[in-house]
Amino acid sequence: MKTTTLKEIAEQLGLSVTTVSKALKDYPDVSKKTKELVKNLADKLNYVPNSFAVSLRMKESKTIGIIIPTMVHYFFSKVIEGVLKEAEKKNYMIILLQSNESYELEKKQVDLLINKGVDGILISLSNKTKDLEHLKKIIKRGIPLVLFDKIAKTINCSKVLIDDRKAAYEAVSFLIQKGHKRIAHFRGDLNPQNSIDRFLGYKKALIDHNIEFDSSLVYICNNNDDFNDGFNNAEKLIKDHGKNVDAIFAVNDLLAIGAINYFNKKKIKVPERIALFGFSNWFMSSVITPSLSSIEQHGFKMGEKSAQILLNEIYCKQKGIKIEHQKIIIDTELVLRNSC
Amino acid sequence: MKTTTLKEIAEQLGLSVTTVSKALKDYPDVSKKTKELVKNLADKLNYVPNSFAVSLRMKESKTIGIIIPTMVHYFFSKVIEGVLKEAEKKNYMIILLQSNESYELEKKQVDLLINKGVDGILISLSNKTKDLEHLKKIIKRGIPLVLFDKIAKTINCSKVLIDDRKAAYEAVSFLIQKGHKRIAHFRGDLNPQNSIDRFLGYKKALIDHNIEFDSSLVYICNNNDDFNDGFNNAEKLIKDHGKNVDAIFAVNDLLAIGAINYFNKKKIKVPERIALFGFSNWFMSSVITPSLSSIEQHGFKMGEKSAQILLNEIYCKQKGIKIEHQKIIIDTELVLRNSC
DNA sequence: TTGTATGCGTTATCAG
DNA sequence: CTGATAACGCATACAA
Repeated sequence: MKTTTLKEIAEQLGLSVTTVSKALKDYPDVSKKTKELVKNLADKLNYVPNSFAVSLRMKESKTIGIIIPTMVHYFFSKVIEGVLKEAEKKNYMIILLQSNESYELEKKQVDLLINKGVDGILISLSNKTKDLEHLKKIIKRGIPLVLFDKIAKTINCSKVLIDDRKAAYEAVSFLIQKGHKRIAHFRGDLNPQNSIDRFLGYKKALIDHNIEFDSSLVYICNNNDDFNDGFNNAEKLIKDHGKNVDAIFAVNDLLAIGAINYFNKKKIKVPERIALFGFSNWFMSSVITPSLSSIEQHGFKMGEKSAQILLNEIYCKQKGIKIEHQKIIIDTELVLRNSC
Repeated sequence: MKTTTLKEIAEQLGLSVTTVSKALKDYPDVSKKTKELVKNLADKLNYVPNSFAVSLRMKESKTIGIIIPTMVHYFFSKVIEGVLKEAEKKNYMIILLQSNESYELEKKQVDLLINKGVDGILISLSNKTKDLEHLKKIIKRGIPLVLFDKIAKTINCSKVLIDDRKAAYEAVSFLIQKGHKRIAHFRGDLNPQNSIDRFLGYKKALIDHNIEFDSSLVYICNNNDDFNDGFNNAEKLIKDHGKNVDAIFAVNDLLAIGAINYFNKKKIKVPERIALFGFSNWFMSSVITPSLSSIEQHGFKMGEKSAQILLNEIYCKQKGIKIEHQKIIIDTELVLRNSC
């Protein structure tokens, strides 16, 4: 089927392209009769505006790009759902890219999005991202940017995140109140801010409760394979510390679930012998045995909010309204289950 | 930062836009010296072609659209990863849409993609989709379309799927060989083809092994909340049949996991008292207790293959090569664990 | 109320 | 080897 253009409608009706264009957009300076004529024919011919032409002319694509580290991930899937919902409301489409926790890819993808002419960009940084030139480039180009969850403190743009430090602090404090004293931490990579903050929250909770911080209880998990990392480090933990450890605070649920699987296999009782606390509250955590206590991170809401802010900044930019960057903290909650 | 155009480069160099354009594309009829000059300046000015103009001119967007029923879903996430990987190789971007198992939304989203001018479309149909006019519209417009996993038999386009009937047959046969005789089926909605096929595979396995098919053992789960559906129907199943049921073949893992959770709660032993078999092999299934036997559906591969076919059809269309629609069956495998 | 002219940034044809 | 010109489809300032 041929796609129809304004020109064709104009010709068939003996009108000018201008009039047709205006008629379809309900300009006040077109007669009712003409409007009707035009609209009817447009309908009949299944006219749809050519989006490339519109974008070229209007300098906007009604498209936003989003880069996340990994797709197969409960939290990020939820975020995307939130973004999708907001975008749909405002008639925006989203282009999805996955950085695979690679800085190189992330950088390349930023370029792709810029070249594509997206109206705005949403990013959750890869764990490996230290150099931030690609983000600065986005800003220099005047493209609205919102960072969410895995952010870079020094970049001057809006951010949507949680208070990782506080959430970690609360989780670890809870473990302490339950009587645990030798609490290990399965932390993430050394680089990402939220990995750092969760570690700091863990440490502060210990100190505030007069428990000595023991760095030998901290295990770095950055092999990009959280389940097995959790499993293996659980083994290592027991080997290293034997009975001298009674809980684990893991930087994410998958790590904790890996550990639980190790303990189940070795008949090490959870939570009696060793308690666990996760982070992110994956659905999975509610159905395993024992169910895992975790921190609800409200991915959907984070996605919604991020998109809202981005869309608003796009709007402001177009209208020439000054943009005030925001930093939104999404609340977290402890979700207590049977693992502690 | 201002975005630079061919015109600007041309002006600064005292050349024509044409020459600049050609130089950047390494046309043979431009002198080496000019090419160098142009390329250097283009580099310096961070020139990137305006994608809207290119799309308008070339009538292609280097973009494909994908519609899936739900985002937060292990299988579909995997599919998307596969699609993303293939698309990236060929320099295509993907626009993601979620139908939320709603026919209305799916239809609307098809329109959006058409209007957006994507070069091709990938769809896994919603459970509610019966009317197929929107798919026909895509085809009528000459836009390459590939259906995957949840397909419509009667639509004339390429398809990538599994042999649902065979996979179900194998799973149920396995249960029978294990000695189970009263095997319930938690099936999906009545409409989707793969729900039907899995049911038929289940039924055929029973009949082929001389086990009477008992329709009261079939439970329809279509509340769009699989975990709870599984949980609730497990309760119902026990209420209805008491000891007179010894296994469940569920149309997907989440349903089976819901049932397992019910059984765990009620201290009904799995697999001793009742065995379970799932479908799709979600990661979750390997970490729950007891771990769930399931059918590996190779989502990543399905995504890769679907994208390959689509991209190829796009290529053929552009080159005027006749397109031969394909129907690819991706192999499945029984993954045996502790639930049976 | 309608139409003319112009430009958005490319690419392609064809002439010089 | 280079460039003028047209065209892709639309939107808008301005003229009639």
